Amino acid sequence: MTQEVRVRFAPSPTGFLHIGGLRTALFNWFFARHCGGTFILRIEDTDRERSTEDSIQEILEGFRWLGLDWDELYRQTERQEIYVRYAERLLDEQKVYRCYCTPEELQEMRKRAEAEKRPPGYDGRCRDRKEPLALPFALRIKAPREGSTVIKDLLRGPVTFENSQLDDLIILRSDKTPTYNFAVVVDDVEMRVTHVIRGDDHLANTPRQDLIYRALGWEPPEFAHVSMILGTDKKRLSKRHGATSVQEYRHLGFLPEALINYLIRLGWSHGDQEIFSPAELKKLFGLDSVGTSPAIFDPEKLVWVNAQHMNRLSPQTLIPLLKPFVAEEGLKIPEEDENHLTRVIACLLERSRTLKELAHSIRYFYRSDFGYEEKGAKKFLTAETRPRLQKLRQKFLALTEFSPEAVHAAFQEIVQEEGIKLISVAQPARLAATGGTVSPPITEVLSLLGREETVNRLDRAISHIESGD
RNA sequence: GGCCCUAUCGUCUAGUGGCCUAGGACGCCGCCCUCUCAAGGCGGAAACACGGGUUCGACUCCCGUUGGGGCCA
Repeated sequence: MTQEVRVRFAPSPTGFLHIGGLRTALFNWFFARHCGGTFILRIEDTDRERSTEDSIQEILEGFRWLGLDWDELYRQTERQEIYVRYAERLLDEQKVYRCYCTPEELQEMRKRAEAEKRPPGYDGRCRDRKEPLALPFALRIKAPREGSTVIKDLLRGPVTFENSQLDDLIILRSDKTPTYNFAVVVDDVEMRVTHVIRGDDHLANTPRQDLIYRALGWEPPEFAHVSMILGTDKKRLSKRHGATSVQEYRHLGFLPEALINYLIRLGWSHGDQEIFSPAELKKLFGLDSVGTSPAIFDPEKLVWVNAQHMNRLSPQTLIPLLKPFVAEEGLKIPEEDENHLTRVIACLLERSRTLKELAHSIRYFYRSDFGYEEKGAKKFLTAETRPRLQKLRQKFLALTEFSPEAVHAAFQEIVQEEGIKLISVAQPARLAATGGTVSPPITEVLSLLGREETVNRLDRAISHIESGD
């Protein structure tokens, strides 16, 4: 009795993959995977003016990066004859009719309606024309003028529209291209889509599509209209709110599973849980706990979610992910030294929220040509701290091993001997070793740098002090 | 403008008539830990848009107002 779930995501390849679009893709994909159903990717490229091959590739690339696979892939441009065939069938059945009205006439009609304060829809003047004319024509569907259409929405319950709001909409233009609503319905019918999960910007279109379903003699599928994502000003999310494409977030150093986690939590929840792996989502996601009110996109929380996911990863698995970001920093890390890099990552990881941050914070481990942060140097690289650095240097040279513990012991000795606080030698050392005042525990950092490099950096700092700032 | 959707802390949300003096999370503030920064721990400020009903009882149900979003132009 239970039929197989078939859902689709139908992007227009007129630009990059938008995170709002991704969110509805996610609802579809996880719903399909949860139910063991089929996920269809349908490229709606009928707008040849604005559709580009690059854009299609970027969408597919985005899906691959996110780990979202598809079971079937279609392009509407390859399906033109199907739409024409269905349209002709409807013409034969007299459910649609030829309309010869020119754009000028329609314009005129609209103006008059406006002047008379009537709804601006088509008045149906070609509806009862008996003989075909030798003129270009569009195909219009006969819409009911009375009664109402009830759309059953899985998330919102029944939504009622008055049919008086509908007019005889065009399904096929005079150039034989299908209109949006017609192509969508034909495709959904042909592809046996069982659940249409999409943005609620399509809700008001649904009665028109319902009309087409009925004309075609099909029961409409289940609908679930998901609310949209807004920017912080409660306006529709757009470029001026910052990054809006999946590609951008990838380059900003976000993990695919973090982006997925954050986006799907916008409008969906599972008790108090915040962090979900894709595998968990497959298990838990359901339409029953999807909300209906619009959500505001909060980049801050995305960053936090990303940090959570990053810290669930081992340093080893992070290495390949980090590669492009390390390259962007202009760093060269010796290939053979993976074990060392693993340790470096381990201590930097909990201080980084994105791959980009992590790659950036790694830099002083692999290059020593940094300058000193001005304020820090003024405070910690002074005549007073110079002898401490020198003493540190001596002690380091005397150590039998350069482990964090040994380095720490050396620091402690100085603290004892000088009667100072650890911070008054740790910070100067930090400046010397990293150029800044912030880093993982200095003993860890120095040990990772190695004795030779540490001594070199101490020397450089000492001569920096001697050169008189 | 007409129609449709929607309304719990600044934000994401839990809540499905009594469990709510409304819970969690991000962010913010304070304290602890501490060589810096994080992470972590503890604590704090912070919300049921408004007005009517329904009910013994409403955050929860109904109506309206207002705000926000969308579609059609």
